[in-house]
Amino acid sequence: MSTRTTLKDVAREAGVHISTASRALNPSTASIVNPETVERVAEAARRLGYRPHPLARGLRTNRTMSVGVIIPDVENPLFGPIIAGAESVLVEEGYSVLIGNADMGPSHADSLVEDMLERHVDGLILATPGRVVSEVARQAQRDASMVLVNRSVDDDSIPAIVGDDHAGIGLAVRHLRELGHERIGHVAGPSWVSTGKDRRDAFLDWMTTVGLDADIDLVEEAEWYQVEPGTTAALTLLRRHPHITAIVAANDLLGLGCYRAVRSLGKVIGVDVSITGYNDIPLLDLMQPPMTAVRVPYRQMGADAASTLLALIAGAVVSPGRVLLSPTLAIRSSTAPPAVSGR
Amino acid sequence: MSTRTTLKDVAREAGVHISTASRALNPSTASIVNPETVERVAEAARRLGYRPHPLARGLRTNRTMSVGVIIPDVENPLFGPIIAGAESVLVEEGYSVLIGNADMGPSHADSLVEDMLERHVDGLILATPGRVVSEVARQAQRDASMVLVNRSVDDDSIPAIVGDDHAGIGLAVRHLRELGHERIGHVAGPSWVSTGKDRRDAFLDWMTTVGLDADIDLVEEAEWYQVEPGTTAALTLLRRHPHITAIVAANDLLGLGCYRAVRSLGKVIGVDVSITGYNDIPLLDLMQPPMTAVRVPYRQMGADAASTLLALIAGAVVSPGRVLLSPTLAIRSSTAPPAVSGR
DNA sequence: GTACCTCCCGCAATCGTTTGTATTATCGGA
DNA sequence: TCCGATAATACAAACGATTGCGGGAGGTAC
Repeated sequence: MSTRTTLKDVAREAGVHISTASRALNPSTASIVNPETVERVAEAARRLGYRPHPLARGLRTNRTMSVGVIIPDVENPLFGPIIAGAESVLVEEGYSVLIGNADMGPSHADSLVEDMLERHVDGLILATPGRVVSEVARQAQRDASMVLVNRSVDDDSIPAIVGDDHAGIGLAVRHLRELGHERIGHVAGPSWVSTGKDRRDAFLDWMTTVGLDADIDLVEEAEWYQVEPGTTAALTLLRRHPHITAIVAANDLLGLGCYRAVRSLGKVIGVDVSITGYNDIPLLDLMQPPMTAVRVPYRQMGADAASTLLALIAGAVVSPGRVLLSPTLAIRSSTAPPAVSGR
Repeated sequence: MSTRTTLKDVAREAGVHISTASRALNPSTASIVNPETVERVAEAARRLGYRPHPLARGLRTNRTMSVGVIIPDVENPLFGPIIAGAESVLVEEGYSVLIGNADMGPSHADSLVEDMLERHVDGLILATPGRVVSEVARQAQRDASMVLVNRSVDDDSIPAIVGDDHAGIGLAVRHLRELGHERIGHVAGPSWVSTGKDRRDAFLDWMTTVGLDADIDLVEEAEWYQVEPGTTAALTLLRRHPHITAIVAANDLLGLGCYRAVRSLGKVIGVDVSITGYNDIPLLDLMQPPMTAVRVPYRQMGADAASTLLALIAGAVVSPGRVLLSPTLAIRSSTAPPAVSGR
C-alpha cells in the first residue's frame, strides 16, 4: 500500500500485458489497441488510481514535461505576473514550472540555464535583461525550445514576447502633448537593456511625431531601474533644462525617483512638473500624487510566452522575431496641464 | 556529439566496468574502490564533461533533488523574498525549486501538492494561508518532508518557520505607547489565517502589558489582506471609536487602507492618527507620509525553512513546532505623538 | 485449402543509473 | 601447500515507463 501503483499493476488488473496497457493509456497509440481493451485498461487505471511515473517516462521519452523560467529578480514586482501568466497556461498542459532567479548577476543566469538543461527541461523562458544572450544560452537552443519575455535580442534570432514600447511611450508623450506640454524630458533606463534602448528611441521618435524637437539633450540615462538612480538622473536633467514641464520615465521606479528630484527642487508634482511612469506596478495608485503610468499586460505576456513555447516544443515552426503586446495608459494625477507660465 | 556523455562512456574511457565507475563517482561508495581507480574514473569524467542524468538517478534512488514551494500568490510582494531565501540555500545543495502558486484557491493548492508529489519532490515548503492544512497536505507528509513558512497550524504538528508576531505587534504597540498614545485600535487580518489570529491576540495582550485596556471593541477584522477591506474596517473602527489616535494594522496593505479611511474623514495621518503597518513591503517608504512598519525578515524565513527542510530530508529528527524570527521596527513619519487634545 | 492481409497483443530491448551478489586476484597464516 | 579472509572489480537485476518487432487469430480472396 505504501508503494505507488505502477503500470504493471494496471496491466495485471486489466489482464493484459504491460505494453498493451501503456499503449491503451497513451492517447496517441490507443488507436492500435482494441477499443474495449482500452476501456478495460482505463477502468483499471482509474480504479487503482494510477499515475504514470514522470521520471521513468522522461527517461525513456526524453521529455520531462517541465519548463524553466529564468528571471533576474523574484523580488521585482514585474515578474510575479509574468510567472503567474506563464504558469497558468503551462500547468493547464501538464507542465511543471522550474523557477530560477538570477539575482546574482548574468553569470549566475548561465549556470541556471545549465542546471535546467541538465534536468532536461523541455523548454526555457528567459526574462533576464540584456540585448544579447550569452553563448551558453544560445547553445541551449539546441537542447530545448526557448523564448524570451519582456526582452529581445538585437538580431531577433529568438522568439520574444515583449510589450510594445514604441506604442507605450507614444501613449505617454501624446497624453502629455494633449495636456499642453511642450518641454518634455525623458529619464531613460540603461541602454544595454533592450527596454532601455527601445523606450529611449521611441521617445525621440514620438517627440518629432507630435511636433516637438527631439533634442537628445532632453534624455538622461539612469544607471539602473531603481528609485535612487532615477532621482540622480532627473536632477541632472532638470538642472540642464530647468524649463521642463513634464518627464516621461522609462520605468515606475525611475518615475518615483523623479518624484523625489522634483520635490527636492521645491516644485510640486502634477502642477509644476508632470510625470509618467512605465509598467504600472502595484501601489502606484496609492502614491501622492497617484502616478500616471503606462500599463503593460505582463500577465498576458507570460501567458503568450508560454503558449509560443508550447508551440515550439510541439515542433511548430515559430518565426523568430518579436510579438508586441499593446499597452494602455492609466491616467492619474501626476499629470496635468502645465502651470500657466509666468504666473 | 549531440548525445550527452553517459556513465557508460566514462567507464569505457577509464577502462572499468560501469558499476565501478558509478561507485567511484559517488562519494559514499568511493571507499570500496581502489583509490587510484577512483582517480582514473574521476579524471575520465572530468575530461568527458560527464553529468549524471538526474532522471535516471531519481528513478533508481527515488530522490529527485528537487523541492516544491507552494505560495498563495506570486504577485504578493511578500513571497519574493521568501522564495529567494529558500532558493539560495537549496541551489547551494544542488536542489532545484519547483514553484506552484495557488492563486485559484485552496483546492488548487491541493492539486499542486499532488502534482508535486507525483513528480517525486523530495520536500515541500508550504506558504499557503490557513490555520489547518488539508487532508491531502497531511497525507503528503508521508511521501515527502514538509515545512511551513509564514504560517503555522494550530496543533503545531508540522515544523513551521514564522515571524514572531507577538514580538512584532509588541514593537508597534510599545512604540505608539512611548509616543504617548492611549487610544489605540487594531485593524486585524482574517481570523482564519494564522497571522490574522496571532497578531490580533498579540495586540490585546500587549495592550494590557503597556497598561491600556484591551477592549475587544478596539479591534476590527478586515475581510482580507487588501487595501479596500482595510479602508472599510478602519472606517467602522473609527466610527465606533472616534477618539482613537493610533491604529496598528495587521498588514501593510491594511495600513494603506487605513490611510484612505483617515483621509476620507478629513484627518491627517501622523498628526491626528498614527498608523503602523506590518511586513514593510517595498515602496512603503515612498508613501506620503512614509509608513512606520514592522519589518519581518522574510528572506531569512525562506532560508531557514529551506535549511530545516534539508535537515528533514537528510533524516534528522526535527521537532515540530514553530521557529520564531524576530522582527524589527522601521520607524517613519506615519507615527508621531498624538495631537494635543483640545487644541 | 492456401496465401495474404489486418488487427491485436505480447516479447524484449531500451533510457542511465544504483546496488546486491558473484567472481577473481592477493595475501597472510597454519 | 592449501585455506580462508579480504579487497577490488565485474555481472546483472532492478527502477517504471515506451516502442520496434514479431506472432497468433481471424477474415477474405483466389
